[in-house]
Amino acid sequence: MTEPQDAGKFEQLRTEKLSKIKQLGVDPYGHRFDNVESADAIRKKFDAAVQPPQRAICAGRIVLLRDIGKLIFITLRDNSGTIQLGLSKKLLETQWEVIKLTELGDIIGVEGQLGLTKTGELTIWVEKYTLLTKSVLQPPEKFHGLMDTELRYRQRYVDLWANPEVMQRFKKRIEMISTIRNFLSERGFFEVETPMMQTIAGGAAAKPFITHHNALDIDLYLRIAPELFLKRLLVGGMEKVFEINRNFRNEGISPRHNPEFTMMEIYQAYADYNIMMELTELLVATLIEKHCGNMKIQFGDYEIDFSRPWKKTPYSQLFNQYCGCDINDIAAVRKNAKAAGIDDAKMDDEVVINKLFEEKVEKNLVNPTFVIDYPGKLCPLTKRSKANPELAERFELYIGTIEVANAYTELNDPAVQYENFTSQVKGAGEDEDTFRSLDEDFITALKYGMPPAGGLGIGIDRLVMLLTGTTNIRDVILFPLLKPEK
RNA sequence: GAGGGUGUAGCUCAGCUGGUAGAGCAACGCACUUUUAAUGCGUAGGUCUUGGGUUCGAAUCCCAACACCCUCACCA
Repeated sequence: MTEPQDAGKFEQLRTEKLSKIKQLGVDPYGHRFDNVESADAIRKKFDAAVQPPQRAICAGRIVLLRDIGKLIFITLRDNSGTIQLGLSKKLLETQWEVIKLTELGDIIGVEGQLGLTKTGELTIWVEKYTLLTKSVLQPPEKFHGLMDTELRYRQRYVDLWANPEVMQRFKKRIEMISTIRNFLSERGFFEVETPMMQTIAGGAAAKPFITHHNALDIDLYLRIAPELFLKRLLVGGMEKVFEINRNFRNEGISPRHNPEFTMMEIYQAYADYNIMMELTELLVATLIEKHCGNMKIQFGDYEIDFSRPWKKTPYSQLFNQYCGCDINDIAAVRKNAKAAGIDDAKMDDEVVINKLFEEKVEKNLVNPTFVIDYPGKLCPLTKRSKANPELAERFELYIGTIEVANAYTELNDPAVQYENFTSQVKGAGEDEDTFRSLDEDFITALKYGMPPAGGLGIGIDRLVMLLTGTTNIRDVILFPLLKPEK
């Protein structure tokens, strides 16, 4: 940002005004301002019939200013919306000099009578005027707001007040997360916090960030998933737990990927993936009901219909339907994979199958679809199906072609888990960047005994994207990661 | 990491096949006590992202760097 010594011309002009305000004995950076009512609350309480006229106290930022000489109209924005102020020289004679020095972007507090203008606009006819904060930088253009994507992300503090729809979207995110917490709390789930800094980054196959603890002189990993710690809590006797917090993955950035993202994981003892499916559907339906008001949401080119019940389709059925071959006919699968441009030479059968699935099937899953019963070998932390041991009791929920939730009946056999881990660790050579290691203490925990359980993970950012019709993850994260300037 | 696009005044944007920089808003000055993106008149505002090159001449053409956006890859 511009430093005071080489301040831009606009900043200089504003700073001069600031000095004049000081010379008039007014503090341009005010103090506490009590009994503030929100613009929205003032609108709601207003009744033109009441005599004497109602009064109101309001504070906020000046976003529009119409100076008509001895009368100034200001549009003031606070967290709830906007309200018009009328400042007349007659009512504010003693403060008029200071008032004439305030401008767009300043933060002020006012008190006065409520009334309507002759065009019917609710207006606070200001009698007491308090400058709360002088702004010494030019605000963005009043009509278009701040459009430059880079500036919007780098200076979100401007984006938030210059573009009301941005504030609206983030408020929606905040409210949705609050609804999720209440929903789970009502059902007896404990919210817990598990380590973000881990000595072994487990619970997923992803590239971690590495950091260093000086006093202990050890490397630590920022977590890629909380899963293994939450399951330790099941061992400890917490039967229903969840965590909403950040995961970190040292991978590519895209409209659907930010290096740090908010993950929710839920674990319920004595449950299975069917129970997690019901929970997922009910939770998302609750969010839509409370915050969207319509079961149909436009997301990019898709119109998503969230009407219940949602489809539940086995993985193999979708595979056969869209991949042009039977999932069990490996020769045909490999042939179709090659045709789709997948280099299958070094891959196991299951990996080829999954690549082809991602390539051919995902783009068809627009309305909410639970893809159920995954090939067992793709799921090292999942319990196999009783009916068919080749399959894992796992589902992924797809909405608008993107994966929103991943859940399974948790594997609680320490011997099988150990075997899955060791074969996974062996495969590490194929992709050296991807972190795989054996969490021995987790195996120890399983040996003490973890109750059978259902587990569920939901990417909160992506869920918010879908429910707010936002196609770029950066528009639902307040401060997305950008490269530093220069 | 690969490919494509963008970068011009504080902000939002024009600027044609190369001829020396434009508008609206904001700012500054004047007028105005019921405006709604207030209005009218006037003024000022630029290392055209950065660095090279081609050319008599570059915002414009070429090369490179930087940042952002999009697509793909890794992944959620």
